[in-house]
Amino acid sequence: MEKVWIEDLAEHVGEEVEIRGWLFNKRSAGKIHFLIIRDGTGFVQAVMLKSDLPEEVFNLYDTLTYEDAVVIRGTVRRDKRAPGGYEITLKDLEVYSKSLDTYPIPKVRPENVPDIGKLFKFRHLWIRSRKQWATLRIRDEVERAIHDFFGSRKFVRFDPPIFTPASVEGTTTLFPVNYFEKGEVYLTQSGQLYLEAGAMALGKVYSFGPTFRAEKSRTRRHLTEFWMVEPEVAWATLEDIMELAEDLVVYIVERVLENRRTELEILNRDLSKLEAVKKPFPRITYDEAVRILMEEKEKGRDIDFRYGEDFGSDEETVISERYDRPVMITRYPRKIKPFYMKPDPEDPEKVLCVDVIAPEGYGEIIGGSQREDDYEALLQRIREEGLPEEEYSWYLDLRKYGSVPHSGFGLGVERTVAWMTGASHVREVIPFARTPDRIRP
RNA sequence: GGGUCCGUAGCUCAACAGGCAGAGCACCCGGCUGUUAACCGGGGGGUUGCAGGUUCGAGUCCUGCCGGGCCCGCCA
Repeated sequence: MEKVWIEDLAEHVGEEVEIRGWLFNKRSAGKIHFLIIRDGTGFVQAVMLKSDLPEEVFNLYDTLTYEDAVVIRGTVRRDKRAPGGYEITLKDLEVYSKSLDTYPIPKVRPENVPDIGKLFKFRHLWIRSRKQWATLRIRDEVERAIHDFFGSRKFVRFDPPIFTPASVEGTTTLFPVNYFEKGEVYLTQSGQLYLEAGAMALGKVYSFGPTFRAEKSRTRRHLTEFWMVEPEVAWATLEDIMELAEDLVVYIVERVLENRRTELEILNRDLSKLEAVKKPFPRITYDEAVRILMEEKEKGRDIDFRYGEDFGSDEETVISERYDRPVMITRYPRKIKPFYMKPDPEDPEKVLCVDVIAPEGYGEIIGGSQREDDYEALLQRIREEGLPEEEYSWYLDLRKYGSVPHSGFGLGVERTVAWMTGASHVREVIPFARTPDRIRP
C-alpha cells in the first residue's frame, strides 16, 4: 500500500493509501466516527463506520486523544461533506504512540483561545495548529519567492559573516560574544558593508540570513533575532534599487497569492488588500511625506511631529493610509540616517535613501540607499560619527580601488510575512521568536 | 528605556460590599450511522503566581517579589 502525504491526496482518488500523522480532532455520531488527521502537509478527515470495521479497530476511536500519533489506511474519496474536499474511508487504524498527558493547547474553539503568553510558552506545540501551520507555510513561500526572484535575475547569493568586530551602523545596540583571546565581537546587525565588497567582486549579490539587534524594543514589529534579505548592486543608483525593491515586493505578493491561497483563507486574510499590490508604488520624498502629516494635523489628527525627525510608527501609518499599496519615501535628512548613505547632489542635507512602508500599519519593510562612493567624503562621515577608523579601513578600500556608484536595501522577512498573513505581531511568523523577554522554548 | 493592564482547574472565564471556590471546553464513563468549533447525560480535577501583612474570616484589601499582555521610542 502506498504511503502518501495529505497534500498529494488529489492524485490518489480511488486508491487505497496509508497516511502517517497525528490526531487533530475527532467527532462521533455513535456508529460512525470522524477523525481529523494532520500529517504536516495538510489536514484530512477519515471516516470510521461500525458496519465496515472489525470491532477492535472501530473501538480504538474511544481511546484516541489529541495529538496521538496514528497510521491510517483507507480509500481516498472526493466528498463535498469533508472539510478540504477529500476524505478517507478508513479500513485500518494503528495508534503508533499515545499522548501521555492532556494536550495543553485546546483545539480551535475561539472562545477558548489561550492568551498569547501561554501560547508562546507552548510554541513548540502551537506550531501544529491550523493557523500557525498556514503562517509558516506562507513564510516558506515568501522565502522561496525571494530566492527565485534573485536567482532569475542572476544575482549571486553572498553570505556575509555573522560574527563581526564592529557595528555597521554604529547606533543600534549589539549582542556581544566572547571570541577566544580576541575578546568581544558582535553578532551581525546587517551584512551590508560586506555585501558592498561582494558587489564589487560579483556585480549583483544578495544575502539571506539572520540578524541580531540588542534593542529592548517591545512592539509588534520587533524581534531581537530576525531574518533579512539584502541585495547590493554595483553601478546601481537609488532609482535602480527602488525599481528592484518594487519588483521584489510585487513578486512576493504574486507568489503568495498564487501558491498559498488555502493558507490565506485559513488565516481569514483579506485578499483584496494583497491583490491591490501592483506596480507602480507611489514615490514621495520626505518633504512630501511631512506635508501629508501637516495636512492630516490640520484636519484634526493627533500628530506630534517636527520637521527633521524620523517618522514614528504612528506617522508611518498616517502616511500609508493614503495608499492601497506600499509607499516609497525617499530623501530623508542626512542627520537621521547612517554614515554610508550618499548625500543628494541637489540637496546635500538629504541622502539618497528609500524606505518602503507597507500598508495596513505593518510599517517599514524595506530600508535602502545609494552608498557614499567617494573616499574622502566617506572618511569624513566616519570621523564625524566618531566611528573607529581602523575597523573601517577595509571598507574604505572599496572606495580606494575602482570605486563606483552602488546601491542596495534590506527587506525584513518577518515584517513582510506579517503583512502577507495579517499577523498581529511579527513573533507569530517565525518558528521560535526571540524577543527581549523571551528566549524559551 | 517610558507608559499601562493582568495573574483563579490543562485552556477560557465566573465568584455581590471581605463570608462554603464554580461553569464551558479538554480528560474519564455512558448514548447517538454524516459529524463540520458536533450534540445529549454523568464523573474526577484547585496550596486562587510566590512571600508577608490587616481581619473573627482574604480569590477579594495592603506591601514586596515573580511571571505575562498591550502601547510608545529605536529599527527591518
